[in-house]
Amino acid sequence: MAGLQPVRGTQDLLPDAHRRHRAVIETARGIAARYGYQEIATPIFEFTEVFARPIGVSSDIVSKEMYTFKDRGEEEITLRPEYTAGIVRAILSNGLTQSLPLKLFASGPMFRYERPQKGRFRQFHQIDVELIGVAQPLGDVEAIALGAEILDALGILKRTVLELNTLGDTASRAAYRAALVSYYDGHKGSLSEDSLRRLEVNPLRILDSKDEGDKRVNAEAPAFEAYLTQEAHDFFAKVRGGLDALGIAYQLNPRLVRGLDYYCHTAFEFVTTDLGAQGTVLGGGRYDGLMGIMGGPETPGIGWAAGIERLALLIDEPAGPQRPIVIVPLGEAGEAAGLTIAQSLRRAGFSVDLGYSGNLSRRMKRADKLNARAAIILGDNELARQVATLRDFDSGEQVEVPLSELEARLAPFR
RNA sequence: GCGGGCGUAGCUCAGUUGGUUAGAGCGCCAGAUUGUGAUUCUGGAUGUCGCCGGUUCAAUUCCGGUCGCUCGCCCCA
Repeated sequence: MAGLQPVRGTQDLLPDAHRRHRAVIETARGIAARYGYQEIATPIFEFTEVFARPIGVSSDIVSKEMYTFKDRGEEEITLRPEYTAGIVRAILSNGLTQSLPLKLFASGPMFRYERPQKGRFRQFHQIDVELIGVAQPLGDVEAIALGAEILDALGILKRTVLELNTLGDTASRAAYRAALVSYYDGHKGSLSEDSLRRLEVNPLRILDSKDEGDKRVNAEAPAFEAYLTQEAHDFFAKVRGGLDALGIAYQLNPRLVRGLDYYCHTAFEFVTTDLGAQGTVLGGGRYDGLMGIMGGPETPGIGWAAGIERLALLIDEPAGPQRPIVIVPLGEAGEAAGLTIAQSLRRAGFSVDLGYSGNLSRRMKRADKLNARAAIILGDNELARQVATLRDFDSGEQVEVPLSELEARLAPFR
C-alpha cells in the first residue's frame, strides 16, 4: 500500500480519456446492433471454477494471471480475465440454449495479474461479441466483418492487418499436434528453454516463438495444411471466400494459434505495429467445444474481444462536450434570475452552466475556459427592463434580448 | 515470474562533475480592467528532487533496497 497511488496496473479514466473510451464503446455498440447483436452484462467476478475449468489449471493464465481470492464465505472467487467463459456460464444458467442462435454484445472491465506494459494493464476494458449456435462458416465471416466495420468506423482499420488461420477440427488438430511433437522431439537440442516447456504444455506455441534457434527449427516443421481433414479444409475455404466476397483483406498466418482444445477452425487477429509488443487490437475465433466442457449441450460458438485501451490509443480525438451557454449573473437579483433561467433552458435542451462566484470579469474568464458558445449576462440594468445581455463568444457580438425571447434567440446555439 | 531504461512543480522537461537560496516553458492565481472572455502587459505561488536506508562534514546528485512507470521476455485462455 503506497499512500495515494492506485494499485499497480490500474488507472483513473479522467474525462478526456473516458471520452475516448466512450467513443469506442458507443461506436461498437451501434454497429453491433445493426448486425442484430443485443447487449448483455455479466458479473465482473465468478466462481474460480468458471474460468479455471475451460482454461485448464496447468496454464499460465490460471497459475499466475488470474486475480483470485477467497471471499468472506470462503468461496474461491476470480475477477474475470475474459468475457467468453462468463457469458457461456450465463447462457447455461439462464437456459438460453433454447433460444439459439444468440448474438450478444458486451463491454466492461477485465482483470489480469500481469506485468503492465504499454497498452497492457491489470484492469483493462474490452468490447466483446459472441455468436452462439451457428456452426456454419457464414457465422465466422459475419463476426469478422462486424469487427472490421467497427475498426473502420473508428478510423483504424487501415492501421491494422487482419491475420487469419485455421486450427482445423478435432481430428485435424490431433493429427497435426502429434506430427509436431514427433518433429520437435527430434530437435530438442536446438530448442530454447521456453520452447522445451511449450513442447510439454502447448506445442503449437513453438511455431510462434521469437527465439532465433526456434525459428530455424520451425522452418522445417510440418505444415498444418497437410493434416487438415477435407471437412476442415472446406470450412476454411468458405470463410475465406466470404471475406473475399465482402472485400475484407487478410493475411494467412499459419503461426496464429490458440492453445486450448475447445478452439477450432477460424482464428483471427487484427494487429497493428503502432502499439509496441501489444499489437493485437481485436482477436477471436471459433470455440465449438467450450459449451460442452462447461457442462452444457454441445453448441458451436464464435466470438471476439477487442481492447478498449488499445483502440482508444489509436483513434482520433473524439468531439468534445457540447459547448455550453453560460449564465453570468451580477448581484443577488441576477443570481436568483439566473438559477431559474438556467433550469428552464436546460429543460429546453440547451447545455447551460451557471458560474458560482466572482465578478463579471472573473465569470467571463471561466465561461471562456468552459469553451462557452455564448454568455447571458444578468445584472440589475437588464432585470429592470426584463432583458438579458447575450454575448456571442465566437463573433464577440453582444445584444440585448427580452427574457421572453431568450430561448428562441439561443436556438442556433443548441 | 524474468531482464533493460526511467522517476525533479499540475503537465513537458532542464540542472546539480556531492556544497548552503533547485530552474524554464505551459498551466494556475492576482492585478492592469470594482459591467465584459479569448489577445497583451505586470506580479505571485509552485516542490517530501518517488519512498526507506547506507556512505559522507555535507546526498536531489553516489550505493543498496523498495514502490511506480516504461520497453522487452513469458503468456494472452
